[in-house]
Amino acid sequence: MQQDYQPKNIETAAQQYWEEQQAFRADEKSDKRKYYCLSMFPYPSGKLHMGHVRNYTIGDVLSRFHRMKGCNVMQPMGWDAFGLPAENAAMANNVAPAAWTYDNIDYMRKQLKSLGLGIDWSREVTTCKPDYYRWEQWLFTRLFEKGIIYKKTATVNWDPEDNTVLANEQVIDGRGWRSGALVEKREIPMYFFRITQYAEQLLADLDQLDGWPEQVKTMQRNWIGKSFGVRFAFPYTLDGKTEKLWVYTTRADTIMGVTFCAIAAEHPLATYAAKNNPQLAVFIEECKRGGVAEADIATMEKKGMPTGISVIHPLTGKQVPVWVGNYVLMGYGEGAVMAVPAHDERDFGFAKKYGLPIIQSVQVANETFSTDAWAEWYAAKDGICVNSDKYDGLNYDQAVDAIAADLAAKGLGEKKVQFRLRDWGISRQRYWGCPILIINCPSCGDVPVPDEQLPVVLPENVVPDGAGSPLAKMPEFYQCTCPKCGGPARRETDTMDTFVESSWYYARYASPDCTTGMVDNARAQLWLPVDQYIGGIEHAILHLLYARFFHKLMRDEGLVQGDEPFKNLLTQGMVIAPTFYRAEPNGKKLWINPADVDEETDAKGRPVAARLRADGQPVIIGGTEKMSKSKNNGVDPQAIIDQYGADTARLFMMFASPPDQQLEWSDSGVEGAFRFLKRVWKAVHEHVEQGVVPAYRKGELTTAAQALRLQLHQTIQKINDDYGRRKTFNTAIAAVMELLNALGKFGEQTATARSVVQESLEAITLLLAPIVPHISQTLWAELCPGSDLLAQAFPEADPVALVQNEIELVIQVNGKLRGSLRVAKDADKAMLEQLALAHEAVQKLLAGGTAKKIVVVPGRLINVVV
RNA sequence: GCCGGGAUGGCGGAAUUGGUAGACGCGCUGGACUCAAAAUCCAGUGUCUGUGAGGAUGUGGGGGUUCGAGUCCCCCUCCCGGCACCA
Repeated sequence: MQQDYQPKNIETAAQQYWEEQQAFRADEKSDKRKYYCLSMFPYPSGKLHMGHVRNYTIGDVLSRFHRMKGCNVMQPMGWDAFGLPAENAAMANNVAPAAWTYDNIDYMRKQLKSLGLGIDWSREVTTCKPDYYRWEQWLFTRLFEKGIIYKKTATVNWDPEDNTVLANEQVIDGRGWRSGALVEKREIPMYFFRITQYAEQLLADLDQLDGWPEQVKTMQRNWIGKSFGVRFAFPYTLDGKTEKLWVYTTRADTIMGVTFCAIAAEHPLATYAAKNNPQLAVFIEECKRGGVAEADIATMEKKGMPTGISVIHPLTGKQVPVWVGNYVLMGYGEGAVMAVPAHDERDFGFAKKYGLPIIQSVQVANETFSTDAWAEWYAAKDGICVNSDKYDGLNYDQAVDAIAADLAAKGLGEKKVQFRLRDWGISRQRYWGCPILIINCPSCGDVPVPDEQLPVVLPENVVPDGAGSPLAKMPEFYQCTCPKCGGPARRETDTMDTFVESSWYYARYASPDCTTGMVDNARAQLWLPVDQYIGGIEHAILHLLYARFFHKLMRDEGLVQGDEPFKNLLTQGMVIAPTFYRAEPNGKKLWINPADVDEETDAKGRPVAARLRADGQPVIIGGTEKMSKSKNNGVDPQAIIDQYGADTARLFMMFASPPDQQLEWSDSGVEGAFRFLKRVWKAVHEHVEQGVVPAYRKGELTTAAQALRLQLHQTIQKINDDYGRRKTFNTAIAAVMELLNALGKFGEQTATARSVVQESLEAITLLLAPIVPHISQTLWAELCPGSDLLAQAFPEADPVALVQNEIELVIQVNGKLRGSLRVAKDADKAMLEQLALAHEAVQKLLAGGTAKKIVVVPGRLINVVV
């Protein structure tokens, strides 16, 4: 056996061996329990980043563990290959998005393979290839015919200089990122998925997801936002015609406190009022400035202007002025809201600012209302109505019932369940995406492309220039004939949101080569649902909600079974790293990569200064933040793999923190991981050099050997729980480290002792195998010549080794640790109380008095209260 | 702004069901080996106090429940994720 641990050689050899053996090919004829382990597929941005390494290592650890537990594992991989970065790269480097994407995929596939992931590469999918997206197009036409897809206008960010729609991330401080022009809101026609039709199911089925983190389910519930309220109208007369201004509220009990209404700038009533009101017209134009991101709208200064129009309060008959408010958005709800300044904080601020009346209509016991300042209780639902005529004295439920009934009697409203969730707009005015399957015919309207013309292939030799959609400039793409009437027609040049591709890839993996349908039903039934899904917490709402929605769409098309796609979900935290910078004369910060910096610490190890290695001059230490290009604090995983090997990179990633928390990058932590692997190697080497022996089965053991076996089997038990239930790999690794430390202190050399050492080293190798598969593969072959680790089962604890006759109990006085006792495992309570009272430290603190109470927690402690 | 998380030694983290706070690793200090260094090995390492045994104190801040709180409840601060066209 090699004396030194040389990761490069053993990793290459192990990877070659796995490939020859086709070790990770998912078996569709197996009678073992299936385990479909899926990590979110990467966007092929160029090269792997640490977040990928973390994500895929977690998935691989779970895959390999379940494989060793006897499962038929399927772990696929693919590419979320459409998207904006390819267009940006295309513009920057004058290269076609397709070529750029395919190059990146080739490079990143090589990188993934060098990580030693147990992936079934025969199932690889690439979403930008026609053999993938043609089925998305096929589903699109089905959904269009069903009415699940429809067209309406929606508001987008418009860059007036580049004449293009901007993504929210391309709007920086209200300006276009390339042109610097002030961004405007613009209404354009778009196709939508009617996801709201599934809102009730998406909400209710969350209860099926026992294997999902509670926080993710909570976020989805809040996002869907089911509310019980009242939709009602304020009538008004305009040009002799009676119209209705509809609003929705969850606080109908405060309806008698309405002092004005606020409408969106795009509301027809606002447009009407602006016709003869130039000031208002200017204000409406001003409201159109800025982007559409909700965070910006919610944090901007609330502004308004009266329209001069009044509507009639449906219950009091009083005049209610209508204002245009920049915080009211068209298309969300009714584009109009009733305003009750006394009981809504936003309305309160607005009323104070513009001197509008504030009328209290709800009172909470023992509180005093004042219009001077807002108080939390004003918005509470546990008060009773006041200043509300016939509704005075009613509580929330009673008031809502009575008011809804009165509105209904007048034909002006009714109770309504509403969702915060909005329909999913999927049209993108971009090139690098899946073409939308519609032909716009001047006489037939929107006609879906017939099946026999699928796929509509996106031309791959195009380089976009950032000004509008390239497809709209390509007659060879958009010129076509109407499938219905045969007349000349124009193909839709918008492409689909890339969230669409990532909403069904998990199902395609079951039968990636299927040429007859989106999925092969039988194979989909074999593999779905995904047993374990792993991905970043940043996908907790959108991606996961869309994928759940798609599963239901496909279920309703008869393509898949079951209501939900992902049985268990693990949301991984981000990878963060320190930042360093220098202030440049123009005030900008020049960010410096951590790899180029040397840190200096004081005597206690606190960082005090840092210097750029290249020039030896100081740099400023910034915060520890998410690895990103903009802060230049990314650490290239390839450099770590090249220097220490994939096993060290994997081990460090799993050891540094539990998977669902942030992971802080640390060079010295990587060295520590490498050091541990060297220690494992050395321990096996020393043992093997003296000859391998059969692992311990039976025989008389010394106390020390017995203790070692106890710890060994406790560790095996713990790690089964850590990998299986808890999914905390950091604690599993720590337990193996402790075991190795104990093994190092165990000096016995008898034949029996050596068989216990053999047993321990075999177990350590198997316990670590899911995390560091290459070194484990090699060490196993040394420990058990002629045997293959791939065929080994995961260790199970030996109940005999776990038996303990004596245990240690902690003695507390008033909850404070004062000593400990070794007692027989089955000592009874009276006996334990007696022993505790007799304890020296307890005697001292009792000082001759008696104990008030004695708490005995079996197996743990005795607390004497004095 | 709204929704969801988080905060424990010098650092990453452990404490799984309210029961020994700081496992394990990093860093640091001392020692062994070495001509020397690296590597490796051994020992120590929350803070304050004490010669010592020990004592006090300690989980972002403030309050509460409990025999007992890092863990449960209330209030606050700061940090992170998401907010519908980044993926």
